[in-house]
Amino acid sequence: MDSETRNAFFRFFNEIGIIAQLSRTALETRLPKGLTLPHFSVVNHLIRVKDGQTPLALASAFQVPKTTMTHTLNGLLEHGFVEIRPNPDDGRSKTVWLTQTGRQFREDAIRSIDPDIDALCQNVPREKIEALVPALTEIRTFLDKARD
Amino acid sequence: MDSETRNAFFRFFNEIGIIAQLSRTALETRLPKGLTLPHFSVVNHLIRVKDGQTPLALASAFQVPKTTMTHTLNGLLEHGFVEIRPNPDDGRSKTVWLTQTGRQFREDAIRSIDPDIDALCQNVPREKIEALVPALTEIRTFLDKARD
DNA sequence: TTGATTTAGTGCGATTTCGCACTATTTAAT
DNA sequence: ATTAAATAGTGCGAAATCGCACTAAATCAA
Repeated sequence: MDSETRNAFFRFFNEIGIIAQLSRTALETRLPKGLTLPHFSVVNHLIRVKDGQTPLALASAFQVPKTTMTHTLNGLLEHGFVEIRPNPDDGRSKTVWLTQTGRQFREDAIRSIDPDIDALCQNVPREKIEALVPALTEIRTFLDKARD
Repeated sequence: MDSETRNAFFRFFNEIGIIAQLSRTALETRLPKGLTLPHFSVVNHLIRVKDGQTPLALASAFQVPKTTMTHTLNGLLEHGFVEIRPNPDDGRSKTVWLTQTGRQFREDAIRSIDPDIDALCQNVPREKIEALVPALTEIRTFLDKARD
């Protein structure tokens, strides 16, 4: 492996890491204090996909360890954004349901982030962003498979 | 802001976040226990760019708060990977220098990651990666500017 | 059926991240 | 020269992340 190839990959992952960090911070400054990107992401996911999912399904959707998801869900519970009910199909398991408060949180969050997305959109048009996603998905999928 | 545009950006940042997470974990499983991506990144940066930089310069190169960099540098110090000397130009400041042990750590780390990069390279050619970087840099630069 | 194995979720502890407040030093202003 | 403001770095505490070990329930094997 020649060092220029290696550096190309390093540069790529470095940009990825910094964007993840900056975008996370940017979002969190808009959220009510004490709420984080994972809180928002999970609520958003429950709306976009479907609520009633199990904690494990959520953990694997976000590629985090299940202990991390437990922690995030506890935060959402404390804020009254979700309810947790037993899983009728599996006594070991639970299901996660949005409350009205949780839906409202998501509405408010989106409303306060939209201007930032607009600003970004002005500088980097949506088409450019969309053009990147397939390659990113491909890389993510590879990394996910390679994990063992 | 229509919701499809918003979703396009969400999808993008979501992929970014997951790739950051997976690539970090992938790297860290190759590092000696107790060493993390930031440890490796800082040592690598000191070699690629130049050692003798100040902690603040490193913090801003990696876009992390200076307290975070202090913590990372303490870890590197404990492992004997860097030395910290006063900054002759500024009595408040310090400079960070690689030791031979630190350089060796970097050599070993790279040797153990190279196979993973190779595997990735087989699936996603270098050219494809390189093609993404300019757009990512543009986005990173915007996010960095927008931070205030 | 019964016993072994796998799986979902959590408690706990170690580490990372990072905001806030503080000290020491430098720079700027008059 | 003196004083005010800005800057570099750290100590501390709160929260996030996550590995390990555990319980309870489901699945598999014979």
